[in-house]
Parts: sequence; structure tokens; C-alpha cells
Amino acid sequence: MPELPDLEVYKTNLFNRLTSKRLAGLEVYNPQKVRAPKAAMLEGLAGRELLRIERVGKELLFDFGGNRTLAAHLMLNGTISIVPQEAAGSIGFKIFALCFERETLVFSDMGGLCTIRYMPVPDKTPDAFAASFTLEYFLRAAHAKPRMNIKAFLIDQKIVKGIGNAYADEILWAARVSPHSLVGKIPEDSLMALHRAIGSVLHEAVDSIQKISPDIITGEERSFLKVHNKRLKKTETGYPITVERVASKITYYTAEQVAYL
Amino acid sequence: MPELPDLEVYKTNLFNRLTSKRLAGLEVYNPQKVRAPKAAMLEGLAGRELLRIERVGKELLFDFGGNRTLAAHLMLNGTISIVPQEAAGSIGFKIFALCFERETLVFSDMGGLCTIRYMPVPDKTPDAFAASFTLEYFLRAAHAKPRMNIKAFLIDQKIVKGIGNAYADEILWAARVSPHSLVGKIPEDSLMALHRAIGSVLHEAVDSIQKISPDIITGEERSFLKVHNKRLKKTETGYPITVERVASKITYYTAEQVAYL
DNA sequence: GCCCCAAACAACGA
DNA sequence: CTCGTTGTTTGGGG
Repeated sequence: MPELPDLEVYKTNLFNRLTSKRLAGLEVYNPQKVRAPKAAMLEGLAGRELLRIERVGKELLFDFGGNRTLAAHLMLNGTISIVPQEAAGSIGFKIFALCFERETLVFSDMGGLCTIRYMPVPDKTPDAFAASFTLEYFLRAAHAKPRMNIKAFLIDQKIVKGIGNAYADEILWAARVSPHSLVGKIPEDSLMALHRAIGSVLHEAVDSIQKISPDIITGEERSFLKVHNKRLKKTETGYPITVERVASKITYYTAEQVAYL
Repeated sequence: MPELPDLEVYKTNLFNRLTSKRLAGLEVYNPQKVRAPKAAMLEGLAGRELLRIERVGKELLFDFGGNRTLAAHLMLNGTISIVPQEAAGSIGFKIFALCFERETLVFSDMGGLCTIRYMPVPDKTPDAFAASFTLEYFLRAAHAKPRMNIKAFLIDQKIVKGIGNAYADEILWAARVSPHSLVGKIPEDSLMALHRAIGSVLHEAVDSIQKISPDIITGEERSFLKVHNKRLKKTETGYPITVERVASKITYYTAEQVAYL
């Protein structure tokens, strides 16, 4: 559910609450979803302090130094909680917990899809906020996939990491490109507009979330979205919003967006 | 172009004209399409007599004994000719020739798609005329591909060998199954009707071709087809014939055929 | 709404 | 109208 901007805000909020805390222990509730043996993690992490939290795509990376990193992906419904030791029991559908001296960071998920990895191997596909996600990269990637649907392209985590279904719609609307468009048919200036929109839409979303839900560490804040928003009937520019499956995803768009086919 | 029934008739006609002839030599005109070194073929085949001709799927197999077999696939436009030695030069777009003492068997193809293989490795998928193509096999194969389009299924040479675009339409019409149907939605009795139609349509086609074009060794005889026939406006049962792309193939069918979707 | 895999499907060239 | 290969899409399960 959360996409890049939500996770970006979680990241700083979690770090503010957990910075420099030392790890006392950890719990694996769903070994299927935690892709590492508990013993190895304990061995590597116990007694170490949390140095940084990073976000890469839709994962949060908890860095304990010296390549000891835990990666958490919330998938559709994953939830993060910080609770006092004793309260951890009251949380249902737990997947994994990191027990710091005073508080416990719990990952839970009714759907049971949330995953935890230990010492994930980084890969080279750029995050939408990474310096390496340049216009040149984006144009080259587009050139390589001429007949891919543009929405599928934006959401493809092997092309850019971090964009999900909701923000893809926001970006397409901001660039006035129809979600039905084929990548290879989109003129260069619209591709440039899309690349710009990826940056601006996501950064503005981070600002909005910080303003509206300054302490958020789980769930999503989408009240401010301009098209992918079921409470809206029209965009701010007065166009009625169409809701329809495109590229097998629920998609919100308007007639303002030009289809390149 | 030719499908199983045409090839079945070529087989006996070619054999009647070439039986027991001894191979004097061979010519490779298009090495790209003849997937074996000329030297190896000459070495293996020269001086040997043609023992049998078989058909497997859409290939003709020329058997010279002791595993020395040549397989010819005509693809879309391949042509077979038997000409006197001296006349071979007058044939255009030649791919390959087998030179017997008195006459030469020439494979040619304007499109350049026709292929020749030497000592082909047999595989286990049954020919439509093979004893192993049982009802049980057919039902099991259907069960394994529940969401495949039925026309794509019938044409798939990894399921049954020998059925092409035209006869698929004839078979579907004979069984009164719409080409739009999904394999998994077709009731068992219609699957049985299809299996029966495969046998009856193809065997009757062999008879028709033998009657209409008794000496045929190349090209196709399709004047008798009951639906996949552009000279017809209606089937013999009086239904207008629709022509439309289905499963990305030109398809002839009527409203008599029920769609299981 | 997510990601992975497998199967189906479409496009192209030979 | 044929076959293979490659890339893209779709559907199911976790």
C-alpha cells in the first residue's frame, strides 16, 4: 500500500525514534516471510546499534553497520508498530520484531505478504530519488521498451524503483500523458515531462505527507492526491475523472491526458 | 501451406515415383535452410536406395535405411518437384535437391522458409494419425491447458502434430465448437467430438484430395473444405460464414459453433 | 495496493 | 499460411 513518499516519511520518523538504540534481540514469527535464519541474524545484530535507516524503492533498510542490514518490504498491507516490550503480544499477525532496549519495532501483516531480508544484495536499478535516475537513463530505458504500456513501465521496479499504482496515476496526470499510451509512441518532450513529473510529484507528496501526518510510521496518507483519489469526481482543472482497469491495474485518469498509440 | 492431408497424399505419390531409386548425389542451394553439412549427408546417403517415405506432422521423412533420414518441412510456400537431371536448372529459389539416377527431387521456396534436416531426432508428441493420439491423451492434454484458446491448442505442434490453420477451422466446425472457446470451459462431450473430428475430417480430406488431385506432390487442394473456403458464403447447413482473426489467425466459422468461455 | 512465477499472447524475422 | 525467438501481458498464490 505505501509507496515511495510514505516510506520516505516513515524513514525519518522511525529513525528519530530509534536512533542509536542498541538491539537486544529479535523475534521471527513467520519464518516463511523472513528469509534468513534467526541464529545468523542474532549473531550478526545483537548488541549493535541502529546507525541509519534508508529507503530503496519500496523497502526500508535498517543499517546496523558493517554490511549488517535488514530490509523490510510491507507489500500490500504490512504494518509497522513501535511498542513497549510488554505490548508486543497484543499485536496480531506478527511477522518479525526487532527488540531494542526500551521499545520493540514490530512488522505485522494480516495478508501475510510482508517480507524481511537480511543482508540483501543491492542491485543496480535506480530508485526514483537516486542521483542515478537521470533523464538520460529514463530516455534510454524508454527507448528499450517501445511497445510497453506506459503505466506498466512506470510501475516496473526493474526500471525505476519506488513508483506504485497510485503515484503512477498522479505522475501521468501531471505530465498529461494517458495511461493507455505505448512508451515508444510518446514524443520526447512528453517523456521529459514524465521524468520531471516523477521528481516533482513524489517530492511534493513527501512534503504533503509530512504536513498532514507528521508522525506517520505506517499506513498511508493519500487525501491530497489529485486524480487517484476516490473522493474526487473531477480534477482541480475541472475534468471528470475516469476509473478503469488499464494494464490490469485500477487507474484514474482524465481526458486532459493525451494517448500516444 | 499444405497440412497433414496434402502431405499424406504427397507421401504415397512421391514414393510411387521414387521407390527403390538409388541416390546418386545431392545439392545444397541454401545452406542456411539445410541444417547439416553437405559432406556428411553425401557420405551417409550416396549410393543408398530410398526405402520409405513417412510423414510426421507437417514433415516428410525420406528414409534411406539405418537411421539415415532426411526430413523436409515446406513451411508456407515450399514446393516439391521431380524433374529430369537437366531441367533442375530451370527451377528458381531452390533450397535442396536429391539426385536419383534418372530424376531429381527438388525442394524450392520463394519465401526461403522451407527447411531440410538430416537424421532428425524424433520427439514424443503424437501425430494426429498416430495410434498414440488417443482420446485419453487428448483429454489429458486439454486438462493441462485450461485457459488456452481452443484453436491455438489444435494448431500447437507440441500438442498434436499435423493440424494447421485451415483444418483447425474444419475440425472446429465439424465438432460445432466455436474457435473462441477456452479449452478448460469445453465440456467433455465436446472435447470427445473434437477428438473424433480430428480423425474424421483429416481422413476424409485425404480421400477427397486423392479423388480430386490424384497425382499431387506439391501445392494444396482445398476446394472441398466446408468452412475455411473463401469461395463459400454459407456452410452446407445454410449458416453464413464469418471470417475473422481469432488467436491471431484468419478464421472461418459460423454461428452453429458454440462458444465455451 | 505488492512481487514472483508460469503460461499465454503478440510481433518479427527467417 | 509456418516455426522459433523474444518481449509483454495476464492470472494465481504467497
